[in-house]
Amino acid sequence: MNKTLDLSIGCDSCPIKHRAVCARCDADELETLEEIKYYRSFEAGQTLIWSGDRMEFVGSVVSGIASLTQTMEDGRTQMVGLLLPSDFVGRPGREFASYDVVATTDVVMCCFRRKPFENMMVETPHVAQRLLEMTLDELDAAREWMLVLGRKTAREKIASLLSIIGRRDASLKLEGMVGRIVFDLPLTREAMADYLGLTLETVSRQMSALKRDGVIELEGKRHVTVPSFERLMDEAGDDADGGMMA
Amino acid sequence: MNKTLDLSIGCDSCPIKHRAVCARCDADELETLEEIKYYRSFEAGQTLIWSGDRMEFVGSVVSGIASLTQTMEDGRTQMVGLLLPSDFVGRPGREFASYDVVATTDVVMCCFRRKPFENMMVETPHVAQRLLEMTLDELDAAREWMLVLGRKTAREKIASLLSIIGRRDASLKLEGMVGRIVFDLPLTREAMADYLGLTLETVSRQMSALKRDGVIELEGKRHVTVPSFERLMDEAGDDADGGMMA
DNA sequence: GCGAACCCTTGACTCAGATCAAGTTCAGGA
DNA sequence: TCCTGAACTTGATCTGAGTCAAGGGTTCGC
Repeated sequence: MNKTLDLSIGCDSCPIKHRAVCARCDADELETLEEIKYYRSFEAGQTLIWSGDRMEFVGSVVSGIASLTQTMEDGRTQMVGLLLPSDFVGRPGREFASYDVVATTDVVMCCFRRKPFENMMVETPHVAQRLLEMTLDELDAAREWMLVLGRKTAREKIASLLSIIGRRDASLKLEGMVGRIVFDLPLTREAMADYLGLTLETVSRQMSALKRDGVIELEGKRHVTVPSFERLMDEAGDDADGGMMA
Repeated sequence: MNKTLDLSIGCDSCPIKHRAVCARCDADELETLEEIKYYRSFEAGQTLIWSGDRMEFVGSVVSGIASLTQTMEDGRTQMVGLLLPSDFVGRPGREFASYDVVATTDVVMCCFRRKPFENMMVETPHVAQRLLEMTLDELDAAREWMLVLGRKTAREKIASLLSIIGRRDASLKLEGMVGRIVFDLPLTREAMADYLGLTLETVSRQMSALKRDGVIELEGKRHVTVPSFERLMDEAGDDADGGMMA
């Protein structure tokens, strides 16, 4: 794990797709970041950040899955973002967290102290530029998800989620997104339900239905094989070209 | 209507809350913007921009209401953003539109040719900073709305929408957000349904129910009086402090 | 090996919101 | 003034997903 990858900072040749910032391999900046960098580990189920907390750090996920969630007083919860390795956490310029950040699996975060990170940002416009770009991507993803939550059936919701996770997972290994893909679901049925605005029973039933209908194959509860990605996209109600979640 | 307000650009004393950019009253920038500025009018129902179109301009809504919508092949549509006067349209750095922009009422837009606007942005870091801030606000609003779409009942959804529109409308006139507020709904029942992930019949029924229960008063179909904003917030399922839609 | 704690599945029943089908209201035009 | 059409309301019925309940499979610690 070299420095570039480790920091989730990289130039275009970086193997991680969603970089926190693109420092264009500028050595000075990397050194500056080294000084304010530290790691933290979290256990599955732990809340990394509570909504309303003062943010001490920004950073990116090194390994594991975290999620942004909102909870109503009566306990209804909605996941509003999924944080996979290399995803960025935190809002430069915002002192307080807007959402709970929860570790869905064990998580290792690469953190930067917020204040110095923000200072660096102000001095390096292309970093601010990159952050704007990332934020726009997140916004597109959020809006794409609004269609899923507002208008899709339970079956379509499940297929949409599987296609996102499958695409994301597979894109690290494969070129193109056609034919057969295989991946492990990093979410419990309950977490899937919270993301999709469903109950865990409905998620379970629809997973069984997709299996019965040959859209997916399941080995154990988490290991998923999609024989035809096109078929899955079709079940998700998306156009074949697949504009889902950047 | 002075230049500052007209452009939806302003310093902190600007009466419009959601400014396109904060030029800090810098005269040079205002002049630059004047040169690339033009107005366009659109009729209710007209699509300003089709998803996938090349964006010729960015700009802000001067009057009227527009909406960002997504449509599935079978016609199901979901509104993913509401554009009220002074809201910004367009993504600097993105050449193609991701969503349809539809005029919900007659709309006047104040447009800036995209390329020169982007050039100006690159040269003026604080404008880029302001755009990042705006985008983060939009992202928060989108995520807030994901909770509404995923977890709220029809009645709560309607109350949430009314509280957003009421807050927005009233905030231009009042200090604080307590007690009685009065406003005109700028949306048809169908547009409300598309925003809330409901059918127009359900919207109509729930509006009637809220009226019957004294949460709102209706004069005609669009003129709404909310006797107690706190009560409305309560119906929306939000905490009294009201973190809804920035 | 056994119990406990999770995570997941499945069945039976319920219900909120969708669908289908009439009406009503109201503004604008002939 | 009446006609027309768009926007809206209301009723009857249906249905997809929620709720409640029971049970299976794994993993972990004792």
